[in-house]
Amino acid sequence: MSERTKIKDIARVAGVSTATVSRALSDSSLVTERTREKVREAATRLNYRLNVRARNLRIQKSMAVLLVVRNMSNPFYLEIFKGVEEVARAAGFVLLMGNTEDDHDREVEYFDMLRDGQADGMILMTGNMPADHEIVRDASGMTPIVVALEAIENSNLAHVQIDNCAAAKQAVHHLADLGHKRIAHICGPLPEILSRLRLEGYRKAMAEAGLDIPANYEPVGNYSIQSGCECARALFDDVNPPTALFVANDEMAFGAIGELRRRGLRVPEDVSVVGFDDLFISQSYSPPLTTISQPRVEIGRTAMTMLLDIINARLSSPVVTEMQTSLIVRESTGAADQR
Amino acid sequence: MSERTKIKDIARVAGVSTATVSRALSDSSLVTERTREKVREAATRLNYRLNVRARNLRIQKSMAVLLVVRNMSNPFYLEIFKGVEEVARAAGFVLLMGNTEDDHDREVEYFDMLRDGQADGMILMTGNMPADHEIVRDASGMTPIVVALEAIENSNLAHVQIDNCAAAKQAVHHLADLGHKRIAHICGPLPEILSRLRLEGYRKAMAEAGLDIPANYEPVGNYSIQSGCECARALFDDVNPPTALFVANDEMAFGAIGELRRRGLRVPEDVSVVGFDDLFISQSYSPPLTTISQPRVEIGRTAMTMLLDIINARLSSPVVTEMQTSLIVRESTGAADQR
DNA sequence: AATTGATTTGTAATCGATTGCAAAATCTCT
DNA sequence: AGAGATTTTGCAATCGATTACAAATCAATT
Repeated sequence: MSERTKIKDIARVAGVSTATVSRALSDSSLVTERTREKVREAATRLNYRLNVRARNLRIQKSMAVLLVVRNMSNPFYLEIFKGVEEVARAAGFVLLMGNTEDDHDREVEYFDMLRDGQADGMILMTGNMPADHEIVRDASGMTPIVVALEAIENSNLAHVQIDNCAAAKQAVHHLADLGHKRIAHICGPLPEILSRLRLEGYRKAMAEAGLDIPANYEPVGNYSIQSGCECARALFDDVNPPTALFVANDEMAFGAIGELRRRGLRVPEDVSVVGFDDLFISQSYSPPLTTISQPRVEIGRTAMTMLLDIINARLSSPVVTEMQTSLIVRESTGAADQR
Repeated sequence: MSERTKIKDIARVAGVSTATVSRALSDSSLVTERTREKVREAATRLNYRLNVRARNLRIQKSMAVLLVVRNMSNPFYLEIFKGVEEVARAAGFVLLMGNTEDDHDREVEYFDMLRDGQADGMILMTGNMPADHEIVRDASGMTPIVVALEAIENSNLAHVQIDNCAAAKQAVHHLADLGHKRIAHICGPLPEILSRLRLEGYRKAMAEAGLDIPANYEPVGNYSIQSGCECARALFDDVNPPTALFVANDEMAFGAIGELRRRGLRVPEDVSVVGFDDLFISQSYSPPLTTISQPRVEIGRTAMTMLLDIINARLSSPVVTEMQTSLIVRESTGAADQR
């Protein structure tokens, strides 16, 4: 490994001071075109490369943002990653992955990294914050944190979100419009605000459609395929099974459909199913899944853009951005059997 | 924002020099238990936090590894990420995401980051390297790069891989054993070594089973759902359609199954399908997909462990590790129709 | 030619740690 | 008690950039 060229070497070769080199290379207007050229020439000749570590120490930035999720292997995040990555790299930021596994200590760790300057900002997708952390205590709209996907209550942090309640209502109305009367909802875990909002949308839509919600029609899962399976089992083992399901995410919907299949029930002939998320696979599932689509790449882009605005103190933008969802009708829903 | 405490402040408070503070905090054996205690106490009292940037500059490390993929939103990577993350964080390394989109310039960018010390190592999952990059030119088994998933030819870099050819053979033999004679293979893009190996396995197995491969039985896709669809269309539009498909990855298999469904062909009654990868969704697809499973989390762990070995110059480990795959038989394959 | 003002460059401090080397303190042994 | 060996500590350089401030250069004006 050959010796790294540093700014000092260029200074010597170009016959100027290190200050001038630094300025020339960063296109400062303080230096003449002639010197700038001389320095540039020396730099390329010596094959100079900036030492990012040194620079970051001096300018007190790290040019990195933390992307914190609760479970790295959830496919839902993928396209958000992509949107974030796109904007981040365009702005010269690198992406640090954070994975909390819903563990409080890990959450603290990432907040520590932010406080300690290992990252200049954070995109938080865990729906959770260590309430006792100093960053959280004096958080404001100027704190370089953007909460995406999952709202965090009682915080005035910047948010990018969708209207979960309205989207859920739309899904349920779609089923009601198809003539379904017995519509059940497979919930996400209830402490989470996300799940609560979708549940709320379900209830509102049912009320608006003048439909009852039997006691057992709101089984609670945890967003996993497995739990979708179990919730469906509970629903269809009981008396008075539904003819339609609104499921809080696509993965549980897949689980539910699998369970229905095992019981010899056809989708959509016997039971209609609507999911939520529109995973990459949902359109080619069999049957292709009717679901709520979120503009995930766009959510990622927006979140990162907002974060940059905060970091660069361009405060113009609003602190909360709401993204549009849409109901994608595919083949997993059909008219209710008119018996 | 309060002033950050630095090592100097602790030194003052504890009445020692900065050198001693540094040593005490890093548990150097050079300092007495008494002083160490004094320093520790001052540090917690002042709420001291190490400035990682400064430290990294001084020790010439960045405690970061680059995870480079060709397409960030490919769900296949997810569990590998997880395995890598697990080992990396345990060793105190952070994960930098790199996304090349198969763009040469971007690949160069990440190799630059490695050379410039923005990362101490790299896990490469693109199957590609910028051949003209200085790091590549003098790469050896000691270069802190571990190639995972996709082999790179003519390089003596460390690899973690599976035996694609053998796994493909196993898949095809499974179909042959079920009595299928007309078995087609939907390939991945052929410049890639991965695709070529799986194709080779298919051909070998067909030869071993004494089966012919008609001219049109090796359509080429690009690993996307869409292309699986198209390949299936081509196969079944033609005369002499197959009764079984070995598809080079699960996503294309989903696409193919979707297309079969649209044509009124049932899986597995009319056509058997075997995939490759065992995505999280494959087990609950309808029908649950027979496929080759790779130990993805384990691949990630192994890759990161090897990388750490290289970084820490613990050269003991072998440069190439081969991981075991297994055929998971589910419901997308069945006995051939005996007509 | 001298003065003033505007540009351009250089000197040296700084970011906040780590560490080689020398000095000081402690311990061992006669 | 004193010499020598050993253990602890401190001084100051270093990592490689950026930047405040001072100095030098240049241009314009009288």
